[in-house]
Amino acid sequence: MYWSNAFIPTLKETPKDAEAISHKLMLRAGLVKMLTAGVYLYLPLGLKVLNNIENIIRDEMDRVGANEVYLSCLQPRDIWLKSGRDAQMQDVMIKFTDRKNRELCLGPTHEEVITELVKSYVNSYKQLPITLYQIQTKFRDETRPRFGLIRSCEFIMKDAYSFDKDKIGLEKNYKFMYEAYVNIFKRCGLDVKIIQADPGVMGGSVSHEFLVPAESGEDTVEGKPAIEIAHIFQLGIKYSQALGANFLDKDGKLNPIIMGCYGIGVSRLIAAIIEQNYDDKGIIWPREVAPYDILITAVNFQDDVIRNISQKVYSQLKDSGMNVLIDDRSLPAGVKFNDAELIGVPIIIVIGKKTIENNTIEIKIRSNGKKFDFNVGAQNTTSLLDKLRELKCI
RNA sequence: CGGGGAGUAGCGCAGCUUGGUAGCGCGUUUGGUUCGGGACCAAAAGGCCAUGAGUUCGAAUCUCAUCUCCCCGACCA
Repeated sequence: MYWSNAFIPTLKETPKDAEAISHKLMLRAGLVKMLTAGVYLYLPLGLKVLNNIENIIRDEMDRVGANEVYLSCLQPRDIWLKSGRDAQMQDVMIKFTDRKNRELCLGPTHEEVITELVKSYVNSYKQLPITLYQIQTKFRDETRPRFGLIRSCEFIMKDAYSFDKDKIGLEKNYKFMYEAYVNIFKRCGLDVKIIQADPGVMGGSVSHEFLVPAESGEDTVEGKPAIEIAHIFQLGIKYSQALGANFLDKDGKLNPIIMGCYGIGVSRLIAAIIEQNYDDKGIIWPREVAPYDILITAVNFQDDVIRNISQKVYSQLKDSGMNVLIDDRSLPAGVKFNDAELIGVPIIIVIGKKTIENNTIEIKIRSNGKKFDFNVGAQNTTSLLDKLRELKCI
């Protein structure tokens, strides 16, 4: 992608509405835009990061045999009355009626819907276990949305649900999911603390919370504020019993399906990753979630030599499968360097004066600021790709 | 929902105490010089001063009400 064609509206100054560091950087780097309190629009860079996170999640879910589904945002109120959570959830639920006077809500969570779904297809122990998950928008009428994506009224969650015929099966699935979560957060570049938690309104017995220590956190671990990015629960039979999701066991007896549920705050993860990966210049994306693998900063793109080499390096990297952004804008070098550091692409390749003088391009590592010169002359037999591999940046 | 702060150009802000019809920096447009860390010169565009009702000859400025945003608390799968 050529930056001159890209929609990356970076800001020099921090909008005054932002307080949390992740919020400030998300606005300045042009990741998101606030529409109204607690409601955000994802701009191209933010969406790319979101998609990368989602794909890491899909990959790890697939590894533990979870099936992706896509349930609805719109839900009928009556399933909430049946589960008994209508009263408990009514403050956060966004409710309304349609023109036929049907009572609906925008789903704040999906235990009820998924239980109805599984109930309608599963009736034998032979169909169990099964695990389903979705990446879906949730709606909650928060009293005080805050800190950008950390607490918003419309947010993206990955919610998984396991269905088992016995407790041993549940424990096994719970363990798989727990390990999948550890992998997901590691790949997202996060340092996570896991604690035993109170199941609260979700019900069930065993529960763990995944917390990311950060200044803008609302929870606490070991005294330090932290952001809750995930919560998993061994639900048991709370929902299956309330909604009548039963199966016939080997002896022909009817039993409620044993459930677990596993949530990750996907949009909140973007904020959490930034909270743990930034410096005074901007964001430092961990490799797997970065919106681009490499940014080519062409200082003075109007210069023929610089432009030719920049375009050559660009197509070479693109052809080898790299996701590359090239800064071809006619702006002072300082602006381009600052933008490069602000948006946090892991590798910055600078092509400029030195390229003309010494036939070298500069490879800068965003995370540690280290710089390496690379000769682009015909006599150099090492490819740029090999050099990047040698530097362990791809 | 309680307490505090704030709404003036795209962004950041000044002006308000002591009313006289709006200004600065950045950004934007045009032309030129620049080109390795937010560069310079010249010209220009852009505002119902959040909204409504008062007070006054006259309101961004004073009064009252409303809306919105931010922070602290309460609440929070």
